Amino acid sequence: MQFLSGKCSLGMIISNKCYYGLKAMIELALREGQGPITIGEIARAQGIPVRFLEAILRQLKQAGYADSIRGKEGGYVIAKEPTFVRLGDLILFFEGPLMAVSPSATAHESASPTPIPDVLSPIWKRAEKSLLDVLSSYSLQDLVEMERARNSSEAMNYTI
Amino acid sequence: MQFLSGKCSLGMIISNKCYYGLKAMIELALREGQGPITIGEIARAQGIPVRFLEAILRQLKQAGYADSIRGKEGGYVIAKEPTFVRLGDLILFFEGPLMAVSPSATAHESASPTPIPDVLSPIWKRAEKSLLDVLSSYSLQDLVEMERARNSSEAMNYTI
DNA sequence: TATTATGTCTACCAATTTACTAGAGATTGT
DNA sequence: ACAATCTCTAGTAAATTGGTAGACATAATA
Repeated sequence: MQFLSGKCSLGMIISNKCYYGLKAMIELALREGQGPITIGEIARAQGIPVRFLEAILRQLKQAGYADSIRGKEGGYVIAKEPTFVRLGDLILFFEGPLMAVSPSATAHESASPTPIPDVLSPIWKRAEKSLLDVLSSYSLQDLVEMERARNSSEAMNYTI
Repeated sequence: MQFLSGKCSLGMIISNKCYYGLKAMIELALREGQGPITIGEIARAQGIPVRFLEAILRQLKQAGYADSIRGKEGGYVIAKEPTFVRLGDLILFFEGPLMAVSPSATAHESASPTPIPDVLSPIWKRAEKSLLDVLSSYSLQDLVEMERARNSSEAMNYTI
């Protein structure tokens, strides 16, 4: 077994892609107003494989979270105000509907005529809502401020 | 794209295995006190592939949720009072830790000396707790009662 | 206009996980 | 002895994850 590397052989784990995407958005938000930032810079700053990040940023652009400037001196910029970007929305974008219910097996010989009126469905919905409520209580701006606080306290440790 | 068949190409979805496992536990709880129930019966009642269910029940036995009686007239029985089995525990058992944080990439040339003191980690923890709080607010007994209510209301529709 | 630094697109690939299936064996009631 | 059951070890096809490779498009600037 590999120690928490990648997926750790368990279900329901946020994918690396989503994680990289969030970190890229944080980086873009951190540098808002500083002109286009290249894929390479973002990759270096956040420790993301550059060719993988390329595809992730393209998706973020298509979804309207980022804009790109092509050609020399080009790069990516954030497309929305960080205050209005909710963490829950970003995760939903990368991961799709959280906690979807698997279809009740169709090879069902028993009587049930209405398809999938499962006792678990409403519970799933409640759980997903609760999850998204927590995640959406944070904006990208919140994350940026946390990141700034972390960086400055880290710098403190060095000067001591 | 296949319409919600299996995984629907999206992340963070409860696996079929977990879903089957929950349905099997519901079936065992429904028939508590009626003697051993064979894998085949459970599979038929809940629409689960029998050889797959076999492995799932073995896991449930190892975890102490079910007991088995071998040989002829054998089968499975529930091993705990349904009132004391929490939905959150069962899901945790099948899926492992929900919402684990991927490791921040190790190929990090930048300064960060403390490993993975990520701004996202505390948020993940809060989200997971909120999720488990909802899931663990239901016991297996609750599910059984919902299932019974559903079945009887279904029967009603037929007699009308 | 040539160069060069950038983003864009399509395709491909290896490792892992999921969702099973197969077959042989062990156990127990009759 | 027989038959019905659980048990164990493999194996496996399809999907997903986590990338990589290479060719191309675009734009600044010299």
